[in-house]
Amino acid sequence: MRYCKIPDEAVRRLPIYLRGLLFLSEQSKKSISSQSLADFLGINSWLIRKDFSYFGDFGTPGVGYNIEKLIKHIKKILKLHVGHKVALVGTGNLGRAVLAYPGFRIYGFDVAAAFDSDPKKNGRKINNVVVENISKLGRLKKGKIDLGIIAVPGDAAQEIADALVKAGIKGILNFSPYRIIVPKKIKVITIDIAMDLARLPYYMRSN
Amino acid sequence: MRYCKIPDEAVRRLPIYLRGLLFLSEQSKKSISSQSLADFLGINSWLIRKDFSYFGDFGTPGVGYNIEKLIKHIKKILKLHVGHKVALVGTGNLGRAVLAYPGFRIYGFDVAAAFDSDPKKNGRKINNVVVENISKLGRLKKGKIDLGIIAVPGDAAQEIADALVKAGIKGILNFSPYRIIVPKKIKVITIDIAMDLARLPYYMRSN
DNA sequence: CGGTTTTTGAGAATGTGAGCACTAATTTTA
DNA sequence: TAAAATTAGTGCTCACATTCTCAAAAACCG
Repeated sequence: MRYCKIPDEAVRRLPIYLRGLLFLSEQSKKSISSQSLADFLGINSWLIRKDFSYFGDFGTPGVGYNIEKLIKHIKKILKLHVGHKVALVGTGNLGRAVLAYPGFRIYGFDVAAAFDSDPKKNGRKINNVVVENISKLGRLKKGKIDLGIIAVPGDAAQEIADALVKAGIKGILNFSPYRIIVPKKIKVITIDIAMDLARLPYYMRSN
Repeated sequence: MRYCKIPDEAVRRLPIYLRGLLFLSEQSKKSISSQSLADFLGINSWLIRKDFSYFGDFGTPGVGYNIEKLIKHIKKILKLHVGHKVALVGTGNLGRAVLAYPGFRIYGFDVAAAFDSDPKKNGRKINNVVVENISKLGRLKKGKIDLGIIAVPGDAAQEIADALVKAGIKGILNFSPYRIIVPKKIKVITIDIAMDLARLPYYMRSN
């Protein structure tokens, strides 16, 4: 099974593993068995072993997995071994939430620029990031920023996406509920809060 | 294929269809073919037909699907035919973003209560919702609130979840990156922004 | 040093969803 | 009224993901 393509579903789980492993690493743990990690994360142990086996032998039978080694490898697969700079577009409630969110750091993300169309917000400093006018998006190229987050209200999303692509961004996290069309090279992940909430009642038991 | 269990993946797509159909309905369209809807949403037409066929015959060959009828049915399946009241816990940046988010309305959600542990915020009014102290969570039962959104920083999530369950909530949307353990009856959907961002670089082309 | 325990890794079996092609039904057009 | 065009519905196949099982490997213990 070694050296074959990693299934998409497994890639989706890698950040979960990474978060858990980073936590354990902070606790100065050196190694962990798939069973212990499974209990810790609430995932089946054989799923963890299978996922890890997609990218090589890392475990030692009788001992478990070397945490540091595994962290390094997962980071490399997810291309998180180098830090990534992120540009935020839209500094409304959601945008400010993104700027203040501490969770990006453990994955090596740095929200390094923020843009807003409202001239009144230009120059304002939020969480040590100066808000620039949206027309300055072209400047990104100099800053080695390769990811963009769209947090603008609805219908401006496509326009912003076009600008981000033009500025050389390689991936976009889109919080707007609108479909965004970009060149095939660019990966877009859309998070629509309302849509996720909308699936919740379906699973609710009435009793 | 009629009357069988709807696959989870199809359920996940229903809110997408619903959004599109509601939009078309506002444009006073009466019916639409699977092909047109597919083009509009950026999804394959046979996937749409297959998904719709899981819950009965709604289309007319040669014409397409009756939009209003379909909306009604999808809403019923997702249990959105009745409005749902939602309680928000945590009124930090993310919480305020949730309160201000206009996208919930089309699915019939109403964020009717907000709670925060910080006494300084009690009584404050955000988007016409009065922030109450977190100790008042028990009151929810009277308000027919059946969904909860957790938007508190990290480690308090489990505690809040317990309180929500105790207050009779049936489903939880969790924005914290921590695992939450609840009775099996309760459905939890977790959105971890950082984790979604973390899988973005994997798909990036370096050229 | 040999047996026991722990734990990985991989193969097999099962289940699920996506993609495709074809059929049948309805409307439109000639 | 008949033929053509449009479009839904469904059966089939393939790929993928999950689950289970088991043998091999390493460590531990007596």
